[in-house]
Amino acid sequence: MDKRQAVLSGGLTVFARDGYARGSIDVIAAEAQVSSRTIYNHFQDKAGLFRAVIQDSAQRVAAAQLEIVDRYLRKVTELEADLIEFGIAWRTPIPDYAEHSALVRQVNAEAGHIPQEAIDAWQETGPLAVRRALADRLAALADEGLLRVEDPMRAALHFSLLISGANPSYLGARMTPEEITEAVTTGVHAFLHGYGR
Amino acid sequence: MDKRQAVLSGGLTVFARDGYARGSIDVIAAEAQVSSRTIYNHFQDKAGLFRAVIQDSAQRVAAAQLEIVDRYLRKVTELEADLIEFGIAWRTPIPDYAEHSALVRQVNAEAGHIPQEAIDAWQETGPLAVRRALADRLAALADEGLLRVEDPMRAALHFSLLISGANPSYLGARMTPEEITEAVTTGVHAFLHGYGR
DNA sequence: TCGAAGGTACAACGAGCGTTGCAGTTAGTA
DNA sequence: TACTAACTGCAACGCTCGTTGTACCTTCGA
Repeated sequence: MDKRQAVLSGGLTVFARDGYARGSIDVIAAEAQVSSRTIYNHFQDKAGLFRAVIQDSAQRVAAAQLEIVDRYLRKVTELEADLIEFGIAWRTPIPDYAEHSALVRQVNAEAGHIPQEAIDAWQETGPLAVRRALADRLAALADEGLLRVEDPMRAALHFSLLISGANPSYLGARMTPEEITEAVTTGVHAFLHGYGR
Repeated sequence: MDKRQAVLSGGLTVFARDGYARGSIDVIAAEAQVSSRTIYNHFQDKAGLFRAVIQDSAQRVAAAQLEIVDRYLRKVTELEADLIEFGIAWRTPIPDYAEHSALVRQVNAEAGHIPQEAIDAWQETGPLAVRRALADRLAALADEGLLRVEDPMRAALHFSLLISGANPSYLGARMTPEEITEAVTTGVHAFLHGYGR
């Protein structure tokens, strides 16, 4: 019934799959089961719709991830095991997650054609908010003497790279739970102990 | 004088900046100072040109990076310092490097619209070849007792993520040498020692 | 000097797309 | 029931683009 939400959801599907240039308003309208004219009643133009879609997607995924950070890292008893559990929850696809990360790739590619302010806003509500929350938790763990952290934001970046960058994002990137577990386990191990000596 | 090379180079510039869908044959022709008809004399169609462009770019950058791996990691005396020097060389932009990595982002985004065989071939001549070379060197360092490496390919992936993923690839990603040095230093430190205890 | 290979300029086609206007239809509300 | 706000289907516009055909030109070796 809420056409606006349907358009945002259809836009997510189409833009994530086809990108901005390829993704057409008519296809989005069909996907959302909405007249293409309705899209223009809710959004100024294609660029405005795109901005709304990436903002909406970033907002929803960030909220889910913030909740995971809070749930798994509020109280840590067994450091490595808890980090692994957290990493698995982090990486295990929430619904929409595949579409969201495909959309992130589109934004990365399209960055030169998106107004800087829109990118900044997107960064702020999405990746940066999440990274800040993670940095907070890592800093807290450092205060408890469990970690050695000089720059919490950098540590958060390194952590998320190690546990989630470990797949070749090409193709659907559908990993089995076993693959996720293994990637996260080795990632957490590298984060904690490194490869030295 | 070699029109084919000019087309490949112009295609790199345009596809890296505008992506596949936005990048137009006429613009590429203008960029390469070539008639658009000439493009069709050398390449079957737009898709074929794109495949040739990404393959060419991957090949040239991979060659440069293989050389860097060989030059900096053939003989390692001071582990951490040498890894940092290597990382800085690795990250310091070769000419074309900015365009190349923009193109990589385009490929990542466009993956669903590129035939799988083309992606596989690209992976093979580009990222995989480089990662294999790096894995070889890391394994050698492990044999010398300088590193603790169970899975060399994974270690190579982690290393490259830590030293080169450390920037927000949005915008031109023009980092100053100081920023590169700092990102690489902290990345190498994380790779060697981790954040544990 | 001739001839061939490759390059160019130009025009044309057909298709897809963003966007708008308009007239008609639905659904919910006073 | 009557009104209003939102939605739809449809047609149309102007524009861009991939692709091809064709006739002409340049260069260079035989």
